[in-house]
Amino acid sequence: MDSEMSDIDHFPGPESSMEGENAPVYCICRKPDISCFMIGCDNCNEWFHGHCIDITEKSAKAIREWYCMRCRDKNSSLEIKYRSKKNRDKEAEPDRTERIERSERSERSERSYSTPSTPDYKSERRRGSKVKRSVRMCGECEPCRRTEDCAQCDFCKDMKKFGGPNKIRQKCRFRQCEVRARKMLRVKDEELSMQERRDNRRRYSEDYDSEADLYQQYRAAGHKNNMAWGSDEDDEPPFSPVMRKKAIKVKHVKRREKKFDKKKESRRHKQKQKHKDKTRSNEKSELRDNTGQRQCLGPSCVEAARPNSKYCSEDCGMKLAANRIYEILPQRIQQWQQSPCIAEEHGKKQLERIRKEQQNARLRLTDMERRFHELEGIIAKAKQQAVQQDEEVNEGDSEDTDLQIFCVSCSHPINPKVALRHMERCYAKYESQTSFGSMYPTRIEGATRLFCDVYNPQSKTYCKRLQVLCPEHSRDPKISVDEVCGCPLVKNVFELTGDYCRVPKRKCNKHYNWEKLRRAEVDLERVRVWYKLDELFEQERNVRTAMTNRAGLLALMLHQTIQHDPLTTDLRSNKDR
DNA sequence: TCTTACGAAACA
DNA sequence: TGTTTCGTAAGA
Repeated sequence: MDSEMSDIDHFPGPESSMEGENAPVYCICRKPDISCFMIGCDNCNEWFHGHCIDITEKSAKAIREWYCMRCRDKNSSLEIKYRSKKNRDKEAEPDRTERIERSERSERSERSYSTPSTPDYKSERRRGSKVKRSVRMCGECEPCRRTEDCAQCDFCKDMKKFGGPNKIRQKCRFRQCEVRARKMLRVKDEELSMQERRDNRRRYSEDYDSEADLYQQYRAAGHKNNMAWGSDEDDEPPFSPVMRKKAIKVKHVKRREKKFDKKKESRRHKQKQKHKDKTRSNEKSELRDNTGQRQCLGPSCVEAARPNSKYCSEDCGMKLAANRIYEILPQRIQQWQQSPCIAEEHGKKQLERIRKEQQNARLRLTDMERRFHELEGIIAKAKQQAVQQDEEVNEGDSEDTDLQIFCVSCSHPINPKVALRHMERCYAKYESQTSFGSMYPTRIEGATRLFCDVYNPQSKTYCKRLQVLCPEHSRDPKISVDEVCGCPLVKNVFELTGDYCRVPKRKCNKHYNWEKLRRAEVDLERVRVWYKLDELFEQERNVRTAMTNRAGLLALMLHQTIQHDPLTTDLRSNKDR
């Protein structure tokens, strides 16, 4: 950089800076100020303050190539080139956009602070590079060109796609820019050795590409670059903290400015995508030999792979897969058997709980069936009772005829005497206006009279109301004149007296439809128990499936549990032995 | 000074 | 709407 600076030593102005004696200075004014709009010379790569050379940010947008006065004096063929008006908006080419971004200057400063690599920064402005350059990507180095994550470094392992917790949230170390990424984010030694180990196992790896080699390559390239950048730069001390702070501040400005340049960015993105595709195809072609063919990955196969395949035949692919299983599976099974599986223990406990609940539910169901038959017995007995005409009169007299209540369905005022009868009919009227069905008929073995289950061909559904309560598909039987009410009488609400209501059924308002309500009560409870049993069955199935799938071939091949603490390696065996 | 964790912008 | 990755605060 200093050498370059000396090239423009005819520019007037102070060489020293306010922030630090060694901070790089720019422009004809030789000041380190980078917080304003700047433009870079496409020949010497020097940066100039817009206000010093009388170019505004707006006017710079029209410039396609810009050369400083000194370069133009030296080489008369260098001319400032402008965009045609037509293309100006369309072609907001990334190169120039970046060139005029003041934030880039801040980046330059920051980079100079961390790594003395400014010349490369200049070279990164070469036209034709399609890799997107950003604050942390020069777009030129190997890591920047890399498109795939190594899946081995700590950053990759943190990623969700590799099953990580997504806590670190950093780009693959092998993709951290050699120039602009922070040093601590780049490849660590452990990662490198890991890659080498992986390298050794490459016969088992389908998508083998030597990460370590790549790393070496890019390290070598970086080193080469460093040499080319010149020792002047290497010796240049970093910026002062104040300068660094400033640089970071300006970088923030860039982020905000980016919003305005979204259009331009999308263009850059497209270019990046193109480059990605290009790089990918390049990477692929690297695996091929001189004739453009690559070797089949099948075990000890020397044939050429088929086009768009890694193998010469399906057989080779299967052989490799089988080899993998033979190689990996026994270890995995051994590992699996060595360490206790918490999930398996939980599963067993859950099964035990489910079985207990199922037992309870079955007991309850038996109880409900017993009650069902008991009720039918009571109803049959009640029907045999003889009618007593005088009781009807007594009952009628005891009611308070002035009192009025309101129907819960239609909200009309009704006489309490006929309230039950009215509300029952009202409910039936409204209920029969709607349907309540399912596509499937009920299939519960051993259960009698639960759901209505009448098929509706229009809606192609089966009615799912309780059979005894369905006003849509069943009508209350006609009551004959001599039929007795027969409701079992009680005292203190629950205590059975052993006696039955002997009022004629037609006239008994007190026990209107008592059989229906009692039956519904029992049936509803039976349905609940069946639901419970169904739910428990489903739970059991899920737990069993999970237990069966656990440690299956696929699971064992794909996942591995690593015991980090040797003391707790085999808890079960400690207990059992 | 380095590491970890996380909000949030950018991107797919 | 989910993923990637940047910047940065907080803690070691």
